[in-house]
Amino acid sequence: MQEIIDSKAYFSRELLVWYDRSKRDLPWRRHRDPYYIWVSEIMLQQTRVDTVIPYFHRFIERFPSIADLAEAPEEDVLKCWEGLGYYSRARNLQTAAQQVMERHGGVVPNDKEAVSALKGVGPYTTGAILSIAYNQPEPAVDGNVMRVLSRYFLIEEDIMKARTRIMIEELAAGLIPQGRASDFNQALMELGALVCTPKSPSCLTCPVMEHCAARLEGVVDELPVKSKAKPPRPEYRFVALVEGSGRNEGRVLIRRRADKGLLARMWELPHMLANVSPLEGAGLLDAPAMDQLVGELAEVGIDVKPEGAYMDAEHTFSHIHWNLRVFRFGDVAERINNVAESGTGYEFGGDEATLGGREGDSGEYRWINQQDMASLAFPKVFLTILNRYFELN
DNA sequence: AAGACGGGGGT
DNA sequence: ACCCCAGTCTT
Repeated sequence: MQEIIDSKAYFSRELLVWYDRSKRDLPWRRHRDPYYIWVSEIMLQQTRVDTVIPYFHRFIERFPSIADLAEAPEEDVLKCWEGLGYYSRARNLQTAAQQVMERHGGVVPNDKEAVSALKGVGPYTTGAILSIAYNQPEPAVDGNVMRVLSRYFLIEEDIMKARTRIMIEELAAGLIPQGRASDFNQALMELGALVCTPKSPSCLTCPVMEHCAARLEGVVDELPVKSKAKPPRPEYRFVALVEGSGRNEGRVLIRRRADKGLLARMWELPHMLANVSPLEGAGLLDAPAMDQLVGELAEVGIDVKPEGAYMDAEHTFSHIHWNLRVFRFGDVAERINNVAESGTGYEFGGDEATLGGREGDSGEYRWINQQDMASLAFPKVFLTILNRYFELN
């Protein structure tokens, strides 16, 4: 028993010594502004530090205060998040900024109930904000912390289980040295990121290697225990690259995705799920799906003529693997800006048309050139396709 | 408890 | 090719 107590005190003490000497100079560590801490923690969810840094700089420059973020057009927030992924983080962050304006006078709250009530702020981020920004002795348990502690204390429970996270939170809370919650929690994550890494950890340079149970037992590589995620299911999709004619010469047709679900409210090229039997191999030959895609465009007033395959693209989400075959289409009879049928669900205005939501999209369409992309948020795979197209044409 | 939800980097 | 990442929300 005494051994465990000593081992804990040793861990906390040596970890802080190491952190004071080795901590990285990160943008959000240069201020104690709770808003900066909050933004960085949301961006860092499931995302590496190196990826986040440029996004953090742009975001803070564009939205310097909580009030700026709360009042901004959602489109601007999404555009600032473009390429970072998990876009509900961006929309939730803006919603939470509005909550902070309304409920807390524009100041990030410093009590657990109020912080965790903010949209997009779960157990980890609550602890991170309270400890890092306000130095409160709350645990902030992320993947790094679970890995470090499961090794040091030889915890063999599956870290994917909620029960395990709660147990580790209680353990982590008991390790926080008096008055050093901010540094200690960051030190724990820093160790996981720099030394106690998932693959080939640097045990020989680890500040707490002497009492690391996994190292002493020779099972560092077996921990943490983590159940495997299911592989993403494949999907085959036809994508329409519709080239405008007449007043839309040089432009391409895009649509906006639905308010909820995958890539919510982002812009994309129109596409349609194809039914491909596994026996057909790569067979992207689903004629009915192609007809559906053409039919859907006809419904928003765009008659198109296929002009052949343009390129293939792939994109992997956590749960879906997209195989995209992009086809060029000519726009043969542009009705979209010339005809307005009232009472049919269509609304026309400028270069936009709306058809009340089919599966997956908002029914909102636009013709754009490459310059227009600067203000519209696209998922990575469509950014790649569109940029390639505009560069070559 | 399980699935949805992006994208990049490391091995 | 597979694993992982400074997780949260919905069902």
